[in-house]
Amino acid sequence: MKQPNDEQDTLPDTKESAAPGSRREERDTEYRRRILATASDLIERRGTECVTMYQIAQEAGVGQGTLYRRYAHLGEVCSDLMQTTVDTFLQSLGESVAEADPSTPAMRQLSDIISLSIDFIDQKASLLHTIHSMYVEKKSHTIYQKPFFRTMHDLLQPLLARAVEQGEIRDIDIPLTVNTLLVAVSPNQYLYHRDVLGYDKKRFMEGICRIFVKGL
Amino acid sequence: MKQPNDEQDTLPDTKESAAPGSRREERDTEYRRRILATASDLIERRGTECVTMYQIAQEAGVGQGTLYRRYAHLGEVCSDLMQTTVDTFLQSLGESVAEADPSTPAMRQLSDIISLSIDFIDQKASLLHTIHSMYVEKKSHTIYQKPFFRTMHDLLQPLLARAVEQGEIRDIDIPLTVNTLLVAVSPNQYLYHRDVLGYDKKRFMEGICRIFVKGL
DNA sequence: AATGGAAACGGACAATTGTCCGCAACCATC
DNA sequence: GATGGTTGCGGACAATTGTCCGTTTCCATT
Repeated sequence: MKQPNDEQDTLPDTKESAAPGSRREERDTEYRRRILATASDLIERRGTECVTMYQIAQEAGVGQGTLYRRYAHLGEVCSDLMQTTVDTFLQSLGESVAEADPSTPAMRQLSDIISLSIDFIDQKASLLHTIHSMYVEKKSHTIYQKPFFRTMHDLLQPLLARAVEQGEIRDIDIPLTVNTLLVAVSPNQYLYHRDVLGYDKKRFMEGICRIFVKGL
Repeated sequence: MKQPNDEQDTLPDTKESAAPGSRREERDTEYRRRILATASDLIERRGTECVTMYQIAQEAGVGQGTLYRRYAHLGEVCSDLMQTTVDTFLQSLGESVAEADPSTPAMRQLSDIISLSIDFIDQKASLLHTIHSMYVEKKSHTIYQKPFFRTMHDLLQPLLARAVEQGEIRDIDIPLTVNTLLVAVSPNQYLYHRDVLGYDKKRFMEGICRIFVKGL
C-alpha cells in the first residue's frame, strides 16, 4: 500500500516520535493506516455522526490509548482523513494567490478566495462539518434557536431593514449580515481576541464597527 | 427565598406542563429552584468548567432524569441562571432602540447596540463563555491553533495588508477582520444558511462579499 | 374518599470519553 | 546475541452523558 522506503510520509507526523528509518516507524505507519482505513470505513457505513473513538479502536484492533495518543478526538481523525484533500485545496488557493498578476487588486483576489472556499465547503460539506463540529461545537445549529440569539436577531433585523429603507446602506443580505454580526461578536470570538490576542474592548469594538457599520 | 404565591414565576417555563394553579406546579417550581441554587453554588465553589449534570442532580437531590427533562445540558442550566441578567440586558437593548429619536440613523443605533453588547459580554465573560461553549463548542480556542485555520489566516492576512498598502481599503483591523471572515465562512455558518435557511451558494457568497469585499 | 389514568420521578444502565499503568517490543551498546 | 533503558501498546477504569422504565404522585371523576 505504500513503499516502506518512502522517505516522505504522506502524513505530517502529527507530533512526536518517528525515530530513525525502520521497524518502529513501520509499525507506526501501519497503525495509522489501519486507523484511518477503519475510520473511513465506519464513516461510510454508519454516517459521519455515529462514529466513536471507541469503535474505531475496536475495529482497527488497537488499544484506545494507542488511538488517543495519535488523535485527541474524532475531529483529528477526520482532519487526517481529509488531509490530502484539504492540503490540495489550500495549496491551490496559495498558488492562485501567488500566481496572480501582481497588478490584480488584492480585494479582487480576496473575493476569489472566498468563492473558492465556499465551493470547497459546499462540496465537502458533510465531513467538514464533522471536523469543524468536533473542534468547535457539539450540537451544530441549536444555538440559532436559542432565545438570546433569536432576540438579538429580531432586534437587529429591523434595524438593518430600516437602514436600507432610509438609504443609509444598500444591497445587503439582511439575515446573513445579522447572523454574521452575531457570530462576530459571540462570546468566544470576543474572549479569543481579548484573552489570547490581547485586544482591549475598544479595539475589538472599533474593528467590528469598521466591518459592520462603517463598511456597510 | 421566593413567595410561594408568586403568580408570576421568574423563570419562563422552559417548555411543557405547568398545568392549572397548584401542587404539581409548586413542586415543579421548588425543584427548579433547588436545581438552580445547587448549580449556582457548585459553579461558585468549583468554577464554571468543572460542574457536571451528574453532580447537580446529586447535590440537588433529584434524579438525573428529572434534571435532564428540564435542562438538556449544562448550557441550559447556565442559561437559566443568567436568565434575569440576560433578560434585563436584552430589555435595555430593546428599549434603547425603541426610545431612540426616530431620526437617529439606524446605523448609529447599530453601533450603539454593538457597543452595549460588547460591554455586556466583557462583564459576564466567564459565564457567557460557558453557556456559549455548551451550546457551541467544547474546547474553546483550539480551533484557532489548527493548521487549516492557521493556513487560511496566513493566506488572508498578507492579502488584506496589501490591500491596505495599495490604498484599496484602510483603517481596518487586519487580524480581527481575518478572524471574523473565517468564522463567517466556517462550515457551520455556511451549512446553517444553506440547509436551514435555504440559501444557495451564490447568495451566500454574495452576502459575504458584500460585507468583506465591497464593504471594506 | 375511592379509583383510574396521566404525568413526572429517580436511579439503574448502556455508551463514551479520556487516562493510567503494567507489560512487551525495540534499539543501542557491549 | 545478551543486556538494559526507552518507547509505546493495550485494555482496565473512572467519570460523564443521556436514556429508559418501573414506581410514585397527582388530579379529575364518581
